Amino acid sequence: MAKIIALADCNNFYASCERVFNPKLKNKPIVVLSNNDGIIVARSNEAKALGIKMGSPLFKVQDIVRQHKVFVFSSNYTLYGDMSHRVMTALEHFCPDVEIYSVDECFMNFDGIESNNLTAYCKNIRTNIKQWTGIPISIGIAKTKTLAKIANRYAKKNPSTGGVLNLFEADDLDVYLKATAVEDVWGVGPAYTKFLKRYNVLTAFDLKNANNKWIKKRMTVMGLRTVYELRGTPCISLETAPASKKSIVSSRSFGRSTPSRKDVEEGIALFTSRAAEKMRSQKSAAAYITVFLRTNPFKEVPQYHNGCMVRLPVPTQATPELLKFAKRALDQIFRDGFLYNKVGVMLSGLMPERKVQLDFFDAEQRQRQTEISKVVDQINDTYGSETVTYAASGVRRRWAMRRDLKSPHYTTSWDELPVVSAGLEDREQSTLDMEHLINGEDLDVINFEIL
DNA sequence: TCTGGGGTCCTAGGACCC
DNA sequence: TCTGGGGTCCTAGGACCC
Repeated sequence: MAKIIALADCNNFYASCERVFNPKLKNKPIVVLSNNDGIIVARSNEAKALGIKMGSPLFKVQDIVRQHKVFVFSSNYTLYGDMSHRVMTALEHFCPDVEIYSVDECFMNFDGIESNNLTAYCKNIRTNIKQWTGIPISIGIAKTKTLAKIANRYAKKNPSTGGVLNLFEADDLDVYLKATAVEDVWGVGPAYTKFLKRYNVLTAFDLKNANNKWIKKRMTVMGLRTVYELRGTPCISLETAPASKKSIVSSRSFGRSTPSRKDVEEGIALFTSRAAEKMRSQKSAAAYITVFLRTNPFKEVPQYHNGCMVRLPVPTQATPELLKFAKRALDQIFRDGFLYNKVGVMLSGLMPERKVQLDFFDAEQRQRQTEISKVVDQINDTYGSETVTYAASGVRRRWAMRRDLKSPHYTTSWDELPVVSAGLEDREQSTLDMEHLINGEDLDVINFEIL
């Protein structure tokens, strides 16, 4: 029997998160920016309708922003992470067998869900998630992940669906495939779109009917998998147990470009310790460390992009040792006379810490360094990140992010919790709104002020 | 003035071995 | 003059995802 796969996807996730705690934003255009307030990474429907494109730098749409009073936010990843966790936990209540695919999406295995009307079941999920978390979601149901993506996309774009589209055993599946442009198929990016269009493969339906051999030759087995999935044969399985990462990157653009070796060294040291911390939290050790740096490709300045990978003598988890090799790698590639805009560190060849072969002679010191690193992790976990840092990462924070427009940490900081307004003049309204909340009618109308 | 960050998988080709 | 063939491992680069 065919599997029943659903994809639940939060609508305009970051923008919706901002809206949950600020009802004034209802029906207003909102955009959320990347690190350093650089590019637009999320838009509310109203902002999309104004023609603001994903990925466009803020300064390029400044006119539209001013003219239409678009609300602009720096990214507040702490808030989004917490909201994501709330949504996922709520979804697990309806379907225990889930794969959290990204911060705002999850695949669900509906096998064994007792329901003779999946569409109604999903509409109910949707209502509940909105009520419990304030986040609107859409749900697509199909036989494969790729088709569930298509169903979800259609549901999101067409309000008449009520936010849910069931394409599992749908007689008119091809109608939806014909209505889906090939570039909107999961797994088809810009390069393949260009190629496919050249051969008049324009829609998901065309791709579904393409020749297997041709697809495999030109788009590798990955492309062929996509084609099978469009035909309803599952090739991409549900991964309900989160796999540990095979590589970990920490990198950042400088708020302002710098020619200074010291700045670059400190950045590298900071990113090395951050990456190492992530790595230890998944109990892995790294076999390689890569350091990379680059100038600003958008500026007309002398360009220099380079990276250097170093194989570690023994896979390690110890930050001091990683710092030493990061420095060594940087020495290989650093050149004076360039304005550096971005630097980063990648740890790769990750393996479970238990598998590491210890070198007899230096095992003791490495062991000690690892233990010290883990103690530092614990302190930072308890007292806040970067309570204890390594001297090599400096204290000047030249690379500190610009986030001038950040919203409060509504859900994760006691000092920034929203406060329900209890002023006399508002009391009647507040009470009314609290009843709405309790009845689950509409979270957005709660009338509170941020103090 | 201002253009993100963090991942995965596949393949071709070179190095190396027998 | 004639210059194998098969296997494995590694890496760089290209494609994709959010």
